[in-house]
Amino acid sequence: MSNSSIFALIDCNNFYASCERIFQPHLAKKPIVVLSNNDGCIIARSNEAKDLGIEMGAPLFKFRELIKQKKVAVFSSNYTLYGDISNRVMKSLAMMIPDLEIYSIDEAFLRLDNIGFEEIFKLCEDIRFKIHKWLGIPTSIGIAPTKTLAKIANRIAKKNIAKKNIAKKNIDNLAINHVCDLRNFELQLKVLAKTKIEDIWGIGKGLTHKLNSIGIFSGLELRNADPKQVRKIIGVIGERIVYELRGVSCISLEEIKSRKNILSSKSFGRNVFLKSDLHEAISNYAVRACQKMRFQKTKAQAIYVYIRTNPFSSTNQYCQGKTYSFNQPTNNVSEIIKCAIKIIDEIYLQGYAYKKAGIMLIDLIDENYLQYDLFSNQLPSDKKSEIIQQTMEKINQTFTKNSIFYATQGIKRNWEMQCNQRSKHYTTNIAELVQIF
DNA sequence: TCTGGGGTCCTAGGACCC
DNA sequence: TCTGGGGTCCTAGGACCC
Repeated sequence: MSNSSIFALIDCNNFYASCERIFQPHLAKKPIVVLSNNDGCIIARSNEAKDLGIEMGAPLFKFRELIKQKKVAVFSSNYTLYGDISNRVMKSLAMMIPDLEIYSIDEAFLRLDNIGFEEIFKLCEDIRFKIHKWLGIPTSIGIAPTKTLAKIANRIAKKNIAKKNIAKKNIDNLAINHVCDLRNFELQLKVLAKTKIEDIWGIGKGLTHKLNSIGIFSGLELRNADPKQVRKIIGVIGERIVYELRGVSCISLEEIKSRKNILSSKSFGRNVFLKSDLHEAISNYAVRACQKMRFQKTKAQAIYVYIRTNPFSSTNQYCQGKTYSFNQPTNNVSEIIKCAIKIIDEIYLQGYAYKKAGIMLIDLIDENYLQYDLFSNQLPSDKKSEIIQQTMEKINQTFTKNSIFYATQGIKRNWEMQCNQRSKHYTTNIAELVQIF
């Protein structure tokens, strides 16, 4: 716990939509939506799209008419692009403030403890300016003594009260041009009184309900509640939030840590009936998951594989998964594919219309961690397949993705997802560079 | 026709131990 | 009739986040 900490949360505005805009500047003031995999749901909206009443997470078909009518630009999701832009944003931030935690694809916490009180606001304005100038991504920044308060400050900053409006509308001088400084104690109380608990970081639907039942509705009420009582009702997380709202920092900046689990799962582009198609799909997902795992230099101690029918369909439902633990931690792709296929064989039932499959690599540990086999007393040796894997990785890096792949990944891939409106891989594929005529 | 994907942490309860 | 009291570890499931 510390009382002298200062955090800033920087968040990219409408991140996916903003990424698409970089390369299509004519969409600057136009409504944009970005879709989930399979073009199913709306997962990002530009401000203009929000103003049209298009809801977050809504299935596309609900708004198809409106989208057509208002000429909303629609994009399939292009995670290769968003991931690359995100990396550039984070690297730029780290250049300015090395003490940072990447919290999500579009957010980072910055620690500003050692910066002069007066300088902090200017510094944040400068960061915003540079990220926009260098990368074309608009951001918002919230400043506060704890992460939870910084989150709240960031929400206010997002609402963007432009400087010129302040005099006109007689609003608190709170968020100027997307920077909100919530270091002042009186201001914190004022803001908390107007904040609903469900808008506080860490409090979702379930906890809101429980807290409401004991008469706590606003952030201020939660702040003033007895931490011990809150702990009884909603656990240690709740107690921590109470302190965070009081300005006592309990959640510190976290270093970059590697993932403990890696999941690769996707809905299919169409219903899948054949076991052989599930084999293909799970092999591809396994390869993807292994790429991530090998990139962060870890090995899996177990895998979990599942398949399921479409929960929105009225036909017979089936959902089954199974875990398999390895004798030795492994990052061997072919071994993992083999196990995944074996699990599919065990859980597959004929006659169902499968819509989704997934594989999770579980309990990842450092790749250098070696354990002697209890019985053989020998170190595991998988040198040969390691060489094969490294060679495959090299080939795919040198040429295009999937130049070489495992036979079980298949070539038909008729289960593959739909993404009919994906923009190009502008920043990661030489063949898809922007062209200027 | 059409409804995402990828994570983390905490807790309760059972198994097991002395 | 009477039948201890701790502790640890593991797992599944729930809650939350983006």
